Amino acid sequence: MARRRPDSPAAAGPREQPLAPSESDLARRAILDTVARIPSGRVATYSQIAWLAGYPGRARLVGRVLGGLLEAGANTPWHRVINAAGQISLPTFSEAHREQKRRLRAEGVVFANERVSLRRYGWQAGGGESPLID
DNA sequence: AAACTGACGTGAT
DNA sequence: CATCACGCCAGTT
Repeated sequence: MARRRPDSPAAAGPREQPLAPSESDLARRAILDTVARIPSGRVATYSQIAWLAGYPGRARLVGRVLGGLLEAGANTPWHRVINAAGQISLPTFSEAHREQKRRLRAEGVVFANERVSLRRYGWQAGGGESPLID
């Protein structure tokens, strides 16, 4: 399905600029790319992702970007991102919240009193390379 | 344009 | 553990 001609001569329009990706697009890409690297069965915090993606101190930005995934369903493991307290940040009684918990549990992540131990399941924490400390 | 609103985090009380 | 105050900042009102 060729939905667009990469090089339609002058028929397309006056200015055919490369359309430089906006800063927000670059950020979104970097963030999603980083989230995609979180191993199954592990979790990462918003601030951690922000930092690794090159936007230290921008935890909220990560949340904003991930929020866009809910509707536009993507294959990004957004459920592996939680807050610094080890809790799911989505509204407690929301469908999305339950979905996130469901997915994490399916990967073996254990919840204790609505919280996840970052020590044990945190990405690149607890023991470096060790799969899981148990 | 100003105010409000968050899938946040951290430090102080 | 619960609140509050900030710092941060993009999208909505």
